[in-house]
This record gives sequence, C-alpha cells and structure tokens, in this order.
Amino acid sequence: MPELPEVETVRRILERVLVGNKIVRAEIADDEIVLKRTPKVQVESALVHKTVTNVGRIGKYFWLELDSQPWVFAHLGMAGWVRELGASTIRLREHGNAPFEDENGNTRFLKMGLETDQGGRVVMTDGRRLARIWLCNQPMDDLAISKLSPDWLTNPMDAATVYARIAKKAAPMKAILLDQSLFAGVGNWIADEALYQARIRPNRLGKEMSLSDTEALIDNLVRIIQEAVDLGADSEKFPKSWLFHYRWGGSKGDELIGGREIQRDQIGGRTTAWVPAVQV
DNA sequence: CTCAGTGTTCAGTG
DNA sequence: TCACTGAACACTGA
Repeated sequence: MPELPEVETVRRILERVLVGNKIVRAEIADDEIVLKRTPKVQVESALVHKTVTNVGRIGKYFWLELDSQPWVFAHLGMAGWVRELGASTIRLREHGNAPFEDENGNTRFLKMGLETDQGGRVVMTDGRRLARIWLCNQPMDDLAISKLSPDWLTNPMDAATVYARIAKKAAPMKAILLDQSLFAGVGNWIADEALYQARIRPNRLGKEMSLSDTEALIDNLVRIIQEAVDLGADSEKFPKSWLFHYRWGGSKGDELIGGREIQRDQIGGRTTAWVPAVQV
C-alpha cells in the first residue's frame, strides 16, 4: 500500500487532526519489533502534553513535529496505515497491544494511538509488523532520511539532473526508480506505472537512457504522483487507463491491458508488470 | 502447504 | 570503495 501518495494522504490526516492541538493521550504498542530503536515509554513521553506544530514527510518517511524535541518518526512498511477514529469507535486502551480486527474484518496490529485536547483521535496500524516508530530530533539527524533525494511531490528534480545521475548506471531502470536516494517516495507500483506510461522497458539500463527518455519518464512520474495524491491515494479512483488496475487484478492479475499482453518479471528484486508491445 | 508481497537493510559479489 | 544483487525481516492471503 504505502508509497508516496499513500504516505502523503496519511500525512494530511495527521495534519488535519493533530496540528495546533495538544496530545493528551499517547499509546504505543509494546512491540520490540516496531520500536527497534526506542522504548515505548520514551515515545509516549515524547508525545504526551506536547503540541503538534507540523507533520513532515520526505518520500515514504513521515514525522510529527512537536513543540519540543525529540520528534516522533514513522515508516509504514508494506502494510501500515493511519486512520482517524470516529466518536463511536471503542477506546484505544481496550485494544491494548494485541492484534485486532478492523471494520472490514482484517487483522491489524495497533502501533500507536493518539488523542488531542480537541477530542481528535488517530491510530496507526499495520498488518505485517514491518512498520516502524522511533524518536529523532530532526529529519536530517536520521541516517536513512538524510540519504533521501528531495521529495518527488514537493521538490521534483529536473530531467537534466536525473539524467546526469543515471547516464552511467548499469542497473535496470526499474531498480533505479526504487532507489530512494534518487527517487524518494517511488515504490513498486509507481515505478511500473511511470515506466509503462513513459513507454520505457523496465529492464532498460540507466546508461541506455537518452535525455529525452529521461524527460518522458520524469514527466510521467511527476504527473502520476500528483494525480494519485489529488485522489487521496484512493486507487479505485485512479484513471481507468492506468496499469495499476491490471497488474494485480485477480490473484495473479490480468493477462491483458487494452488487448496487449502484460508480462511479469523479477527486475530490481521486485515483481515487475510491464507491456512489451508498448515499452521499448 | 508454499509462496509472493505497493519496503528497507545488510551481507555478499565483482 | 563503489555499484549492484539477493536474502532476511514478519505476517497474511492466495
């Protein structure tokens, strides 16, 4: 689920519910897997009685900025999400740290629950325990975040800059697109979608790209990200023409898109869906 | 029962 | 040291 548009959607939920308000209750899962870098009580005490001044994001990483440091950082992994709880939802404490079922009957792990002095409540959940929460004073003090490229929603690079960084690479473009130090926020589906719409083979090497190929890729990538963000990362609303709707259509996905064969290969360590008749 | 998965990290290779 | 690849992580659903 969570690539840049999904994480931006989560960021906006947190911004709407939390910014300007004081946190009156914070519950963090007592889960050493989730909190590899920080004991639960430290995260809770970093949050309680603090006012949220901003919610930041670069790529797939996001964080709560508070009126005193440290701040609280998080990554959704492969199956994390954040939702606002309505007034009728049962109390966070009653969930405890155990897995619980969401309104659709799916099992989730509760990672974090927050309540503000205005009564707003949000929870961060994860179906697979690959999401993470930790403390840090500011984004650039975090090793992983400090290595990210500028964010591709808010600060997209121009084609010439990208071209200079890929023109000698021997890796396939699919792998290059997944490199967060160059394409912060791009994940498996966005990479495939951008390559498909730019009509570039995922196994084309960086050094086989021209400047105009790079321009086409960047133009499509930026538009796809912007459109997905504008749609609140609600994939059902994505344009019908997008490969997204076909890549995992059924159990293995559809065989055809517009009458053309969809091929699936391992490229850059990930299953890659592409259309040989379109991508060269 | 086995395997892949909208991600990141780290060991291993050349 | 750099560039790159593949497995591990943890759990669910097909």
